[in-house]
Formats: sequence, C-alpha cells, structure tokens
Amino acid sequence: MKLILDRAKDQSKLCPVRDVINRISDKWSLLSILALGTHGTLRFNALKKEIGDVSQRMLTVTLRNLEEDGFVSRKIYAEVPPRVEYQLTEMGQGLMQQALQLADWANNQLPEIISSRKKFIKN
Amino acid sequence: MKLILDRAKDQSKLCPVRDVINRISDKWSLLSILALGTHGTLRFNALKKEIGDVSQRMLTVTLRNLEEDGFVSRKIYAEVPPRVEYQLTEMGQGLMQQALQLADWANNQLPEIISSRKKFIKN
DNA sequence: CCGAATCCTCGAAGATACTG
DNA sequence: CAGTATCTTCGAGGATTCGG
Repeated sequence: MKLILDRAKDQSKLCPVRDVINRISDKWSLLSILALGTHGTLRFNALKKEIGDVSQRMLTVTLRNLEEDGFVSRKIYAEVPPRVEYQLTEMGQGLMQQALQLADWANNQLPEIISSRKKFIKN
Repeated sequence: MKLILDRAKDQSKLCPVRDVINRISDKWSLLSILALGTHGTLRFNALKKEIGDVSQRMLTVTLRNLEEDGFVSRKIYAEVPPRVEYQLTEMGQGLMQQALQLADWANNQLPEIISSRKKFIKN
C-alpha cells in the first residue's frame, strides 16, 4: 500500500494503479468496455451506435488506448468495404469485472453519498 | 450492469459509478485518501507535506469534494492559530478498500500490460 | 495555519473535413 | 466502413496574492 502511495506520488515512475484508473476514468473507455462485454464482438460503427454520442475520433482514440494496454483486441478483415471487429481480451474482461465490483459498491453507498451532499452547504 | 451502461450514457442522470470513479481519478483524491488511511488523522499542512507537491488550492478543492460526498470528515478547532483535522469516514475507508482491491488487481496485470504495450506499434 | 479569490496554462475532448 | 488530419473549445489544475 505504501508502494502505491509512493508510486503515485512520483508521477514519473510507473504506477499500474494510476494507469488502470486513468484507463477507466476517461469519458468513453468504460462505456466501450461495458458495450463489448455485453455484446461480445462489435464492429466499429456498431460500437459507435451502441455508445451513442461518442465522436468517431474519440472512439478511435479510446479503442487504440484499450488495445495498446491489451484490454481490447482488434481484428481487421481484408474486405471491401473494410470490416474491423473489436472484442474484450481476457484481461479486458477482468477489468470489466473490477469496474463492476466498484459499481456495485458505489450503488450500495449511493444513499449515504446523496445524504452527505445534502448536508454539505457550500460557503 | 445494463443499469450502469444506461446511466453512464445519459450523463444528465445520476451515475454513482461515474461519480465514484471521478472522485478517485482526479489528480489528488486517491493520494489524499491513502495518506489519511495510513495516518488516521492529519492536519491540513501535515497532509499537504505528506502528499508532497500538491498546491494549497488543489488540496483544499480535493478535500472539499471528498467531504461533500462523505468520504472525509473535517474538524475545526477554535484556536489561534487555527487547527483543522481531517480523517476518513467509515465510507471513506470503504472507498480506500475498493481502491486497494483495484490496485492489487492492477499490480497483478502489470506484466501483461507492459508486454502488450511493447507489442503495440504506433502507426 | 488554513484557507478564498483571481488569473493563467495546457491537454482532453469535440467539430469538421478528407481518404484508402 | 473505418478511419486520419486540423482546428477549436473548455475546464482541471497551477501560481500568486490576500484575509481571518
């Protein structure tokens, strides 16, 4: 645990926790992971449609990041028009499980969080 | 799980998962939580020193957010000079446990993530 | 000692247009 | 269909100053 604190403090060093948190905390990664986890395999535009309001550029960026870290696999079929299929890797499914655990906890705490916010008076 | 996806998609609605992720994914919240979890109780400047390179403003902002959601408690002593002590609430300790679980998983995946990054060739 | 107020920087995210 | 290339926007985070 001290390890985590130290790693996170010196941001020049490698910090797997921070890496993983960064990966799921950007705007579209978690949604992409959940969509792929639900559907198994999705083509680019199907995934885009599933998420809804993501721009083409941001979905591409998001998927490249997830692919680079090994959470998502990308298969290109040499066809015309091109077909590219995305799916979660085994590690990607593990990441989704972690996120779901966190989600479960968060949902359980929701009433207390709401309550705390109401009590809190700004200024 | 569908719930999570739907909640996250419509960003106008309440999404506890996103809330919690946002809370731990900003630059200083997790470090603050870990520092408080380690030391139990810390005064403002002690916490600042513990974290290291956080600005006064950002530590204040971070702590207010954590306090608002009920993860951190803040006790003000009517002294001169003023003394303010921070510590994790019970829910805050729960949040730290969640983060530590995620950290544990992340550390286990580290070799595979590193490996995947090396294989990935940009352009 | 513990902040609040103000101003500024910089990178994530979006809009738009183009391409193999 | 599945991207890339540019340009722009917007807000988190930082520097600095002032106050109880």
